[in-house]
Amino acid sequence: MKGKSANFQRRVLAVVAKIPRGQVSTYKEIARRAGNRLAYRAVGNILKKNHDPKIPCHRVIRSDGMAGGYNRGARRKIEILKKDGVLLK
DNA sequence: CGTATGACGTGCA
DNA sequence: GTGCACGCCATAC
Repeated sequence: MKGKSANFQRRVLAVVAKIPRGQVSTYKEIARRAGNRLAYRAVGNILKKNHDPKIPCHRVIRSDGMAGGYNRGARRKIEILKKDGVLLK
């Protein structure tokens, strides 16, 4: 079995990539879908290091309704979500 | 392996 | 309702 530890990261990216446009998900939700619902911390960390433009990481927000952070600037993230019709706090 | 980091979440004052 | 401290997990070094 070659299953590497980074399997979680790959899973997270896959889940995020499946988020439909105009819709958002939370870090906790992503972590849950990725297999580890307690790894919501790692989810943010993984997305932070992820530089793949195919991953709409800007669609991942916090559970309290806030946009959270973004590699290109939280400001940008909020703008994108707003453009997608997603209202935040 | 141990330490440090972080785009978080929840609980409590 | 607001603010702060602790916990929690995966990655990086």
